[in-house]
Amino acid sequence: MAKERYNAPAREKHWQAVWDAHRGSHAAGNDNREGPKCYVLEMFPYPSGRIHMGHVRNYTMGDVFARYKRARGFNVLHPMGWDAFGMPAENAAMQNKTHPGTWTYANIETMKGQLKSMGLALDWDREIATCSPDYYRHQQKLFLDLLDKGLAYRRSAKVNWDPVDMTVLANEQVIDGRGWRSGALVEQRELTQWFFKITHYAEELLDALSTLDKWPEKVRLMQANWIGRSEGLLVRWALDKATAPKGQSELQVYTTRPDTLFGASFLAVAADHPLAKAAAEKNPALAEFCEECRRMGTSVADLETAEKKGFDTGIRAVHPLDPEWTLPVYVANFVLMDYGTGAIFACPSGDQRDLDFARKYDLPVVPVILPPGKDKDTFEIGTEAYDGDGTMINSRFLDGLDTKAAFEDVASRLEKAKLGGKPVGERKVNFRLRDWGISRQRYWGCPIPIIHCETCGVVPVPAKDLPVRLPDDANFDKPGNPLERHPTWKHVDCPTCGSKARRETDTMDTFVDSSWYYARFTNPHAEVPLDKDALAYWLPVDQYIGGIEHAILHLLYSRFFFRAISDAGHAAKNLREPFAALFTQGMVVHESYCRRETDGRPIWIEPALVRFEGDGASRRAIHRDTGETLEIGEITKMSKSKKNVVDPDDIIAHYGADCARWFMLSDSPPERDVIWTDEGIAAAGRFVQRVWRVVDDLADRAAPAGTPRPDNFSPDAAQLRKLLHKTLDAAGRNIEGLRFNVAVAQLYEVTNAIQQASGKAGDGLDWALREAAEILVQLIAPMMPHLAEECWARLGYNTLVSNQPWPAADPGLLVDDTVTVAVQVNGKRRDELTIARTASNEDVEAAALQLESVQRALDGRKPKKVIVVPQRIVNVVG
RNA sequence: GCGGACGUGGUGGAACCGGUAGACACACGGGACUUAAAAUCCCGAGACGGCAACGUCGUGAGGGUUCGAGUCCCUCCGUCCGCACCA
Repeated sequence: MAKERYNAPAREKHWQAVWDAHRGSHAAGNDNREGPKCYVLEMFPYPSGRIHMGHVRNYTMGDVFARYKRARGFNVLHPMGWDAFGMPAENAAMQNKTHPGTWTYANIETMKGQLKSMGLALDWDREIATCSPDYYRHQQKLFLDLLDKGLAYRRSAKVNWDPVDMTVLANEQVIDGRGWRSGALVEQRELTQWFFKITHYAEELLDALSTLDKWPEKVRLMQANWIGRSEGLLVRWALDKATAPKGQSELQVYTTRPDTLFGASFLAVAADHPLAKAAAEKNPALAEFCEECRRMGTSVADLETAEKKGFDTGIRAVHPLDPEWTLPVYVANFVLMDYGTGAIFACPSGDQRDLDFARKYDLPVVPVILPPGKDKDTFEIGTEAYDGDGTMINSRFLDGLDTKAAFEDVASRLEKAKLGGKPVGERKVNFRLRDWGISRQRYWGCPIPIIHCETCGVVPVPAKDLPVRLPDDANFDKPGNPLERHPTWKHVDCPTCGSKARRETDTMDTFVDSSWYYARFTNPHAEVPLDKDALAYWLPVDQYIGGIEHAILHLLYSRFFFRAISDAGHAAKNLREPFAALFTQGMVVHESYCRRETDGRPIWIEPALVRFEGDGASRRAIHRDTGETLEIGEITKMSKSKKNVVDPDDIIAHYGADCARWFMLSDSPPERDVIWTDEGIAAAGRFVQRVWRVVDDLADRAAPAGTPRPDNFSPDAAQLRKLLHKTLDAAGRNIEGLRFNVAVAQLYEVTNAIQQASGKAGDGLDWALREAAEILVQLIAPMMPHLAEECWARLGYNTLVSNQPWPAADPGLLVDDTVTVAVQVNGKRRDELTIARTASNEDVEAAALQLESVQRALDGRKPKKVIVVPQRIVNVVG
C-alpha cells in the first residue's frame, strides 16, 4: 500500500483558508464577555522586515497555550500587533530615501503574511500598529492626563548627545563613549526633557512584586534590584564658617550606615554639587578638576576602571556628634549627583571606595565595626574594607552595641538634635530608580502633544485637536530631528492666547507605545483610549510570553504606566498588575561556521553552504562550493552578522509550519535556549509523516466513528487505553504548565504505542485504536493544528478539531490495579515486585523478603528493618 | 566586586513532595525490505568486567543529613546571565 506522503505546505494553505472561512480560531467579539476568560499574549514584534526563528518559537508557545485553553472551554483573547515606531525605520529612510511609514507598513505586510503561514490562532481584527494615528492619538490623550495628574513633567537633565547624528542616545547605545552608529564621541548635554514620574510608584512597584507569584523569580529579583530600595538617614553637617563659601552654611548627606559615623574621615560631593560649584568659583584648579570629572562621565568603560580621584575644597564640616571635630570636604569623581543628595560622608574602614580614596590621600582609617569572631585588640583594616555587621568599637557611647542598635541610637539622637532650628537627622527611604525620560529628538515616534508659547509657557494641545499628526513630507537627507527642521510643522498658534507659538518637536520613547498596547487590545476600536468594561473582563493578561531581555525596561514601564493611567481615571483602580503570569522563553541558537582571513578575522559562512563529514570529534564542516574545511564556531543566537540564520519561510515551504512548530517545542525546556539543527527539524518532519501514516492506516483499520464501546478489552487493548488516558491527563497538565518539551516526549511515546498495538488483534482493540487515534489527534492539535485537522477529517469527521472540546480522561484508567515497586537492600536496588495496588505494607514486606535476589543480597543476615513506601519502594535494611 | 541560575550518556534532555537515574528525541551500530538507494520497519546501546545470569561504578569535585540523595545542607570548581562607584 504505497500511501501518499502528507503534503504539509499544500494542506496547510487549505486548512488556513478553512479556518478563515469559519473564523474558528477567533476570540469572541467585544460583546461576548461570558464565562471564564483567558488572555494569552506574546510580546508584539518590531516590524524589522521578516520574522525570525525567535518569533516562531515565541508565537508557537503562545498559540499552543491559547488553543489548549480554548479547547478547555475558556473564552480566549489572543491578539497580535506591531511595535512600529523606532529608529530603524528612520535609518532606513535615510539610506533608501523611503518614508519610515512606507518602509514600516511594507514590513508589516510581509511579516503578517509570514505569521499567517504559521497557522497561528490570532484575532487579526484587533491588530494594532503603534505608528498609526488611531493608536497614538489615544497615547497623546494619556500623556495629557498624566500631565494633568502631575505624573508627567519637564525638567533639565543630562543626556548622551551624539553630535554627528544630532540625537539623544540611550545608555545602551553608547559604546566605549562613542555613538553606536556614528562612532562620534558622545557628549553629556543638558537638555530640557519630558519625564514620567515612575519614582512616585517606586515603593508600590517593589512591594507588589511579591504578589506576582506566576512570574519568574529571576525577573522579580532583577526588578527589585533595579528599584533598589535602601533605608538610611539624611544628615545635615554644619560648615565651618571660616572655610565655607559665601551663602553656604551646611551640607546634607545621605547614608545607610549612620552607625559608622565615628569612623568618618572626610566628606565628598559630586562635581556638579552646588557646594562644589560655589567653591570652584574662587578656585580655578578646583574648577578644572570638576570639568574633568564631567568629561569622564560619558564613557562606561572609563567609569569601570577609573581611579578614585578627589580635590580638597578647603572647606571643613563639623561632625554632627562632636562639635569639636571638623572634617575636610572633597570633590570626588566617584560621587554621583543624582543619587541621594550628591554628597556623602566617608567611612574608609567600612566602604571599599572610601578606603581606596583614604589610602590615596592619606586620610585616617578608623575601624568602627568589629566583625564577629575577631579580636578587638588585633583587628586592623588593610586593603579591604569591612562592610558587614558586627560590634561597635572606637565609637564612644556606641561601643559594644551591635550594628542595628547603633543605627537606631544614632538615628534617634540626630532626629532630636537641631541645626539652625531643624533636625540634624531625618530617616529617609531612598530608591535607585530614576524618573523615566521619554523625550527623543526623532521623527518616527509619537509626537508629544504640547505647544510652547512665549506668553503662556507650556500649553497642552486641547483634546479636541488630537491627534497631533506627524507630517508626511518630512525630509530625511540629513541627520538630526526632521520635525525640528520641518519648514511649517512646528509653527502653530497658541491654543490659549492665539499668538505665534511652536510645537514640541520631541517624540516619545517607543517604550511608551508598548506600555499599554496589551490594554488597548481588549477593545482596540474604542473611541476612548481604554474601554473600562473590556478591561474589567479581559485584564490582567493571563499568560504573557516574551524574551528575558525585557525583564526590566518594558515590564517595569508597563507596570508603572498601567498604574499611572489607572490613577488618571482610565481603568479601575483595583486593577494594578497588567500581567498575572509571565514566561520568558529562551533563544534559538545555531552553530556558526567561518573561514579565516590571513589576519585571523573570521568570514562567516551561511549554514546552507556547509556540508559535514564524520561525527563526534572528527566531525568537519566543508564548504559546498569550494570544498575547503571550515572552522566550526560557537553556538550562538541566530544573527545576520554571524550568518547562522535559518529563514522560517524556507522551513515552512519545505517542511510546513506544523513541523517548524513541533521542532520549536521539542527537546529543550522552553525557558532555555534551543539549538537549531538540520537533524532536529528532519526528525520533526519524520514525526509529521508518521502521525499521518498511523492515522491514515487506522482510519481504515479501526472501528468506525461512533461505534459503541465494547464491554471487553484484551490485555493489549486495555494497556493501550490506559497509556492513552494517562498521557491525556499528563500532557494536558504539561501544556498548562508550559512544559512543552515533556508533552512532546509523551506524544512520541503514545504514537509508538499506537503503532505497536495496531499490528496486533484482540477483543476491543479496533475500538481502542480508534479512541487512541482520536485522542492523539486532539493532543497534537494545539501544537500541529493543520496536521490535526487533516487527521480529524481522515478519521471521518466533517467538523474542525480546533472546535472540539478537550477530551476527558477516564479516571478509572488513570490508576492501575497492580503496581511495580522497586526493592532495595540497604539502599541498593536489587529487584522489582509487581503486586496489587491495595496490598498491605505487611504483604508487600513479606513478598519482598521472599525474593531470591533479596535473599542473595542479604547473604544470610536477618533484616533489621523494612521500609515500605506504598506503591513506590521497599527498602530492606540488613 | 555584588546578585542569580545552571552543571545528568556521544548530543538535546526526562525524572512529581527525598523513593527503580537516563523517559523521549538526535547521532551511532546491527538486521529486514530493495537490483540498489531513499523512505519505512525491527533490534541494540551509561561505563567497566563477564558467553550469560549477574556484579561493580555512575547525575561537575569533596563532605554531611537520611533506611534511601540528581533532588536537601556545607565547601570548592566550572559555565552562563543580570547589575555595577547607588553611599
